[in-house]
Amino acid sequence: MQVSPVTGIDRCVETRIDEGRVESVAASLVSLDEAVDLAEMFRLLGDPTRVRILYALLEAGELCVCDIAAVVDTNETKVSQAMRLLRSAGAVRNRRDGRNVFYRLDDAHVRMLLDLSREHLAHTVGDD
Amino acid sequence: MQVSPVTGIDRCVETRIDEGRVESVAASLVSLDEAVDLAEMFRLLGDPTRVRILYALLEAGELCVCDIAAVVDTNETKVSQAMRLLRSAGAVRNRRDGRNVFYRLDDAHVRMLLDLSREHLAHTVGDD
DNA sequence: AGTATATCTTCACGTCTGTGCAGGTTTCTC
DNA sequence: GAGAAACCTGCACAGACGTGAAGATATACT
Repeated sequence: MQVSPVTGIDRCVETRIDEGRVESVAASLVSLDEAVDLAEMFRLLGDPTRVRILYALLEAGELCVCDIAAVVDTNETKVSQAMRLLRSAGAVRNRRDGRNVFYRLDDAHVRMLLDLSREHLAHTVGDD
Repeated sequence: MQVSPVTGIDRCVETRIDEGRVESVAASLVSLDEAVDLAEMFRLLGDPTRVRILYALLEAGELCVCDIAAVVDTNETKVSQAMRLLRSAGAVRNRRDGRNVFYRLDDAHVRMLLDLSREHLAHTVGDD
């Protein structure tokens, strides 16, 4: 990599393919803060267990930890830890009823992403 | 956590809140393989730098590494590594033109997720 | 009060990930 | 061919992450 003698950082020296377009795109680009928030949300969905849990909730509406573990075919510890993450991120909401704690989706954006991605799965033949 | 004396695994012993619904939801749940694929895709978007890069490409259509680094305000190494990940995952496609390598989005699903998420950003006032 | 069930938390461990640095490759220009 | 520019790769390392074990808490039932 080449370090610019001008700026001192490893970036193309000063030639831009299209300086105007670079500025234009940079101006309309999502801010770093927005990107961090978005990435955080996508990261929630970046784990198979969490994805399945969320799809189970999308389908069932509301499920207790016990049943989530059964549906997703995993243990309660995994579910509990996943729920803590999802809860603190605002993706799900919980409600206690006796010994059971019921979870449900609580984020329209997450719900939308799941919904559309499931459709995408259905339309995908087998190419990946 | 309580280990079931029957099954030996740490799961609610045998009482289900609703056995029928559990089976029903489990039957229509995305498979583990599908969940792994989906999670892998979401994981691509689970990093602020990659998110911004992808949005830059969504906006610009095509950009060289040099300009991507300028737009996203980062160094070429980061961009290169990010592009390798995105490329091997099939999210972007590259084209060489002289000294420059141009990248563009190459995945309809990713494009859709980005598009809808940007709309979501626009509609979000400030609550997160 | 005592026990069992459901859920949560803490801790520790192995692995994955993002990052910077240094060097390598390809292409263009002189 | 020499040098510069754009891009890529390998390495090392700190930090984050997913996981399981063990114990704690909360609620129900007798």
